[in-house]
Amino acid sequence: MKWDTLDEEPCSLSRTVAVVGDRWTLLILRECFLRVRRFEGFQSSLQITRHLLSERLKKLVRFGILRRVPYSEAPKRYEYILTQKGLDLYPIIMAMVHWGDTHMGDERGRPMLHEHKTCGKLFDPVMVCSECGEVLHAKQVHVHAGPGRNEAVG
Amino acid sequence: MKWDTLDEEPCSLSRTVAVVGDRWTLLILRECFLRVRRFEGFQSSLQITRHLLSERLKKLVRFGILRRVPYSEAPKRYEYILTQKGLDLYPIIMAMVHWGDTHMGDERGRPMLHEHKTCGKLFDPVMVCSECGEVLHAKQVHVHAGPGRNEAVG
DNA sequence: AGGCTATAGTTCTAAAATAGAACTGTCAAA
DNA sequence: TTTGACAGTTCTATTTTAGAACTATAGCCT
Repeated sequence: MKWDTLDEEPCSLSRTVAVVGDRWTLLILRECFLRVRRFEGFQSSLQITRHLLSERLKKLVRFGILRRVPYSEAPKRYEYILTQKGLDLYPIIMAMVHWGDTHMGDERGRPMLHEHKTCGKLFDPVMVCSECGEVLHAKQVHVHAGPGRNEAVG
Repeated sequence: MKWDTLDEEPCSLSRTVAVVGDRWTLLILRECFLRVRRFEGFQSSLQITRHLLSERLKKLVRFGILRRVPYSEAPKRYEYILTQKGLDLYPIIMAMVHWGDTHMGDERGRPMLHEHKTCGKLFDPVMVCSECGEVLHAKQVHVHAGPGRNEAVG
């Protein structure tokens, strides 16, 4: 498995890792969900080098996660907005935040709390089965090869 | 924000990224969930270099994601087993697989299908609110600083 | 006009991480 | 005694990332 062709692997995890699985990308996306849109905004809140930020933004645009939208004509300036494909990354981010809350916390308590506007309560994200609605656990899931698989694995 | 102290940031996403956010780690964990336990097993299915595999397994053991358990006394041999902390990474992996299924697919269809043993059906993972059970969307969530936060962000 | 600031990058060198291959050590089986 | 399986370690070369300085456009102030 090669890193530069990871997005062509017959594995949806590999393909996702090809997009968000490198240094900084997930942190940039966190800022996007916190309504940051501009180069200087990302750079100052993340302390990422300008060079790498530029590379990562290009990559996210190339993969259709962000759109580069002009907000000033002279001088020409752009901001970066999440597409629907980008918004759909939200469950990944939330799953990671929840794991961090649960397993990487310290005595000071959670860094962030999440309020569900729909019900008005502070919540945790929970992953359930689309068919029966039960909470998912690794040991209750059986994996089958699907049509897009060309070799038998696991 | 520095990469070698990312696990000390007052942000649960950063802390999770510190553990699973580097090259190969999530793919190694995928193999763990597919019941791979041994060095040669990881190496042959991932084509990762032996050096890096060794590093990553050490790191996962250090963070308490995997346990290194002897399975042979002479010669001394070990296998790597997911701890509860490791098993709890399942929603992250599933969220990534689902996003890949949705947004990175090709004409051949899904590489893998998932069956929920509890209800017997093929399913997708869905992220819901722990309080009201509704499906979560980024725009319906409001973020507050929690007690573990020492600066105002977002 | 001349200089300051803001924004969004690009370009350079040095340091760190990763790739790729070969090597080590233990033991069992042929 | 030789071969093979397993679980690593060690080495050099390449790629990525860090860190800092530099470029370019334009508004605003004096």
